Amino acid sequence: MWNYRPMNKFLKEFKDRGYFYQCTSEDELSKLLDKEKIKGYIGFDCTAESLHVGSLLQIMCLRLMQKHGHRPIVLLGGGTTRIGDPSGKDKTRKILTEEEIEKNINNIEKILKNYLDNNDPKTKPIFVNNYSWLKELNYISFLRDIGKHFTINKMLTFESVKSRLDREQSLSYMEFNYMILQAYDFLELNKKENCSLQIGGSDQWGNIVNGTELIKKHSNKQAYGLTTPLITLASGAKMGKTETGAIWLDQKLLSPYDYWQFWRNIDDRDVVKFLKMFTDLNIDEIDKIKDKDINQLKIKLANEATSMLHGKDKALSAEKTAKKTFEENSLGENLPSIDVQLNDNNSSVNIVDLIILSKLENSKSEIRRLIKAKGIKINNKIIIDDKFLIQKKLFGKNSFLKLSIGKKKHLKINLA
RNA sequence: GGAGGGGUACCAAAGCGGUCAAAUGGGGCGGGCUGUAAACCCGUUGACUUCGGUCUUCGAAGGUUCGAAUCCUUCCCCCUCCA
Repeated sequence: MWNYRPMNKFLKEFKDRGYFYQCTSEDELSKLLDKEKIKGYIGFDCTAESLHVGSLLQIMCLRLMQKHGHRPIVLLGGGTTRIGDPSGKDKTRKILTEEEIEKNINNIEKILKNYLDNNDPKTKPIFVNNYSWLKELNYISFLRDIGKHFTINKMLTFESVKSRLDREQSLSYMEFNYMILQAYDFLELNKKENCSLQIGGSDQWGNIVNGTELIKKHSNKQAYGLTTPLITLASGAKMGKTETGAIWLDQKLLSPYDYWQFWRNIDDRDVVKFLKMFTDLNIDEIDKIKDKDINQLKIKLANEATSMLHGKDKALSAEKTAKKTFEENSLGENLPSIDVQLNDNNSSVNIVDLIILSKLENSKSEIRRLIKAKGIKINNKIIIDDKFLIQKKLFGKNSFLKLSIGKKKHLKINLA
């Protein structure tokens, strides 16, 4: 046991929380992290206008670096998004316009700032856009300096390339270069910022290793790669997208209440795992409470995750709305709402038209079907007739009604 | 370039002149049970409807026929084998 050495604290927590999948050289990285505070980077793709929970694990990694005194570098792939990563994709992605990419980058940066501590000068995140160096590359010198370190023989063995070729899907020369560019990003950050670590999803392994090897060959320096597992839900689905739409980390695209609901509705089997992954609660603390009432844990998870993104107030208010809506059968302020105008006692709105107006459903046939299946309620009373009319007298003393579609969708109807 | 096979709804896959808005499975949605969970059970799954029907869908465009997802012609795309 003479060479026993406890694992670095950052790495240990990285593992305890379930973030760890693979590392290029674990022991050495552990030693390095013990010795000094380093800079580590994660790249974010800018294809979409915003981030969704699928990226949350990467964000948590950035936070964990900060927690342990390391400094995260966020690379916004303004340059590489112009190319498109072929990893895990069957087809070439559509190419975005410059303006779209610019807009996406700004928005994504804003979201990330929400999650990170921007005050401590030692760990304050550094935002970089790889377009700033990629756009200036000179083709010939790039081939001579960088290209010579890559062999086609090896590039062809990478999963992202191989799977395309195996299935005889075309892979353009442009996309084929993606991995070189990502490796070059790492080299560039290593030179510029002394960045010695890249973290990414397990699908990025090949790209990351290319980077560490390029740094070795080009600068004769040691750099490290760390990957996180692909998170699947207990149901087998990929995390991030549901049938109803993506779980956006963006108030404009998904309300805090809906975000809270996403976590509240997590499968039982995933709850403890997600508490570890997506909250700041200590591992010990989680272990202590993990056998508590599962629904309390889900509420805790929802509150923690929502607070982190939208702030504590919004989280608590979402909880309150949920409580009123689901436990007390009334309704809370965060439910979506629509206004209806009923001027006198004779005017009315048909139930089907009303739901169309609310935009919660967009097919009248579907709504009629729902009514037949007892899925539509007004003030908790099942509506059995698709000709049901909303009239002023229905509102009684209140100025609002509660409209329910199924068990989970609720809407407040205001009398305007 | 030659020889075959194929493109059907969200996905997979049957249908191969009328009974086809299209079997079956998965997924989704709704209901039941429960805990806003899972599993399970039931229902539903093109649009519009005055609930009688009406309109649009089976790679694309034309054609044959009283009638086409089904037959014919042209075109586009994909797969397998040979060169």
